[in-house]
Amino acid sequence: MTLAEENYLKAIYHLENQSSNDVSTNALAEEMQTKASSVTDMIKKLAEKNMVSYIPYQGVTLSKAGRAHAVKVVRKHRLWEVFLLEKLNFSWDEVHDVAEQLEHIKSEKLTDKLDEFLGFPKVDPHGDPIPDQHGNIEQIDKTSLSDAQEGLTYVCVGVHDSSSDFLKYLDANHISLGTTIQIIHKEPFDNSVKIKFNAIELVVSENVAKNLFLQEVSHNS
Amino acid sequence: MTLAEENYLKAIYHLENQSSNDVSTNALAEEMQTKASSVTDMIKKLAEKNMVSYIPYQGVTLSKAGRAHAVKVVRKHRLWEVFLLEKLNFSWDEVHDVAEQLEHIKSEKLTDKLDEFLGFPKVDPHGDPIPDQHGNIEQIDKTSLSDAQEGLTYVCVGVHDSSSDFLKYLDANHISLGTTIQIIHKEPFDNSVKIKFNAIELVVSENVAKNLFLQEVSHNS
DNA sequence: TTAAAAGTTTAGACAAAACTAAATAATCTT
DNA sequence: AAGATTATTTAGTTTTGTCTAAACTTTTAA
Repeated sequence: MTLAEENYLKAIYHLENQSSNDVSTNALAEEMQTKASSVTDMIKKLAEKNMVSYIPYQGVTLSKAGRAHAVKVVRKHRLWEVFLLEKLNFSWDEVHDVAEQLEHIKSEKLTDKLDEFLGFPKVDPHGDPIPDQHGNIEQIDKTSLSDAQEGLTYVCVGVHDSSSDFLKYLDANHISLGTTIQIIHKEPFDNSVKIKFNAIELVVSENVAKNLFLQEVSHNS
Repeated sequence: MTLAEENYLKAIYHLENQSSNDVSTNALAEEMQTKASSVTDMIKKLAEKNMVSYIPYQGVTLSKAGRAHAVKVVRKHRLWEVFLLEKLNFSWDEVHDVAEQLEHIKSEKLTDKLDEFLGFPKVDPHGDPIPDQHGNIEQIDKTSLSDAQEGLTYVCVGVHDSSSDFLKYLDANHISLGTTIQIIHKEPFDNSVKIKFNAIELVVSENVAKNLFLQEVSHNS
């Protein structure tokens, strides 16, 4: 698997997880920041290698081998993100770009030793689950803030959009993974939400609310 | 700088350090495990980019920019080797191949944070000096075991040949960096050397002796 | 001091991964 | 259900880094 091929597999993997339909050429082109014709070429190559199944004009899906490979790349990406944040003190908006490079290093031993060194972390700095050696992924159940219920209390467990700008916004407002958040008020007019955490009250836009993942706190007290 | 270009710069750097003459096309081809014609092509590209100066049929030398870049790659390589050995418990014969990949990760921040995380190590697991942020290299003075004097005591500070086989040989014979070694006898017939360390006596071949670097211990006692 | 040998470069091809422009298939509209 | 729109594929180029074979320098040696 070349670097380019791995990036395509990863992109297909992400798109499959988002929509459950076959992945369209255009969607892939958008995700890969490239042209549809380039995507067609690459898809053919991946189909040759039995990494995807592909019917012209119908879209593409990962084969078992393709998914296994994509998961390995995702595992490496997320482990390196943890390393960068926890060991090298990168901030969470900086880890992604470097991890994009590190995820392509080929060495099973390196990956597994790194996993061990980090203490077998379950999630990366954005709250996404880290696949284990065998490719098993423990799904975390989560609700977006925009779906949370007024009056209830939640813990922040992840972000949907891990763009640098969004993460910097959260940093600036002192929201991080693990922050306990109460839903004070949901405004139907513009879908903004007033929340409270660490004695701070804050109104966040619909856009922010959609991109912040929470988990309800069991309220037996 | 692409991956291929970086590898050429590194190879030229190593060859320059070995012989002080201009680097010949054939020597580079040998080092890069490729054909002379490919080397000529690449050299032209590097000359275009002012990374080397090149006179056809005369060989090639690194420019200031080229050397600076090569040193950066070497710095990354050696830092990653330390990381793999000290943090991830790789053995010293395993670190090289993975470091060959990691040395091409592009992030000044990563490199410098890694350096800090490792406590600013001065040498890599093979005893080679690690350039600092500014590209300065602190040369270690060392003698090969084949040049050592009978009767004197030395410390092992490095290896010339970092091939897996040689390192495994040293491991099997319990020689590592830091091992204190006495020169018992130099056999003129085959240039083998009888040494003593940790109460073990061992005869090593000329080949081994040439590839083991030592530093004399000041003997005021 | 030339002829042979060794070393190096040029010319022409190829594979990977991208692109543009043109052609073709699928879907939407009315 | 036909035409218009959108999505996708094909055909033909480009760039990077490699290769082989042929041509050309430089060095060696008689």
